[in-house]
Amino acid sequence: MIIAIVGPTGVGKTSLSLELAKKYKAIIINCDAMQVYKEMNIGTAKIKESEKGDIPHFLFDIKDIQDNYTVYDYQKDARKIIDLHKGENIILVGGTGLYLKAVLYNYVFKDEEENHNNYDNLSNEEIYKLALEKDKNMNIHPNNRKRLVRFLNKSIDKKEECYQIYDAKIIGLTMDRDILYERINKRVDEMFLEGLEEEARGLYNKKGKSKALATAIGYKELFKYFDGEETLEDAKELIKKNSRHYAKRQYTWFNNQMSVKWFRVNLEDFDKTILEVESYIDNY
RNA sequence: AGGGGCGUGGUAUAAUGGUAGCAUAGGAGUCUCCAAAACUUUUGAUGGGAGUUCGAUUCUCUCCGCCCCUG
Repeated sequence: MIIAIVGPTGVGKTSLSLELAKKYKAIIINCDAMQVYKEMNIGTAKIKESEKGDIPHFLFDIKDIQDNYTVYDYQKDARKIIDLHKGENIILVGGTGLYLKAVLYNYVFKDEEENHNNYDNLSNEEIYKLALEKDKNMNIHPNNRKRLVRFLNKSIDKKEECYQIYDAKIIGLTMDRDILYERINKRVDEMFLEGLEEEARGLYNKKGKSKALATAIGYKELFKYFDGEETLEDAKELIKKNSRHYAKRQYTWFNNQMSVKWFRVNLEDFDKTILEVESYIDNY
């Protein structure tokens, strides 16, 4: 049986994953784009070693922060583990919707072509025209340069039906938006108390350029502060804001890309939420 | 209490006697490899009242609220 736990950042996915893993003697596979990286611990709200107990955890801390890791890599890694543990109970936890979908659905990626062209010398409009020449039905917005470049570099684009390969119960955790936002803000403050600034500064000084650091919320915002261009307060506010925006996009994704069974988190008594989820898993 | 100043979306601001602009926050959405990314879209405001005027958010008066100075 495969169970996926999804939802916005800060709802309590990790806690639920531990409880379910205990109950169903399951292994846990990370499904978060940033928690695959070593050394990024506080800012990604990664589970601590001490919390793992004897539950096997996979795909946490498998990459150095200067490494490049993509959906394609994740798809291969996660499927390998799932196939190795066929017959066992498997829990996928994490907020990166695309990663989960790439694993569970029939997403086909190709190895990167050598002749990757960034079209740096062309304007957005020119790239847009090229893309239209390639396929009239292409419907990427002219301003979405990243997607257009991606599209032009793809050799074939087979529009296949989207269907699920692995049968998984997708459990979503949710709560009122205002409450979630408050929790996110509070959690950022807690991260700083736990030493986020030191963690980020250490990585910043040591590793210089890193794609992971440059995109990870909780790290990238601190760079300007380290360079003396911004105050710590500004950086903190920015982290909170980006986290909220991220949470919002996660909702949009999970609501519209996958069929999720949503559970409203019981804020007074999380055990009740756990029981609800377990009863759903046992009965459906 | 006296003198002065200021009230514009949730917040920060712009402008004007003639459709109230911008940013940000908030909402919705797109989605096959930078995805904690990229992109699209949208709600919402001139403190209350009266006057001058064809027309007031703008000018005048008044009330209310906030700030500064003096005592």
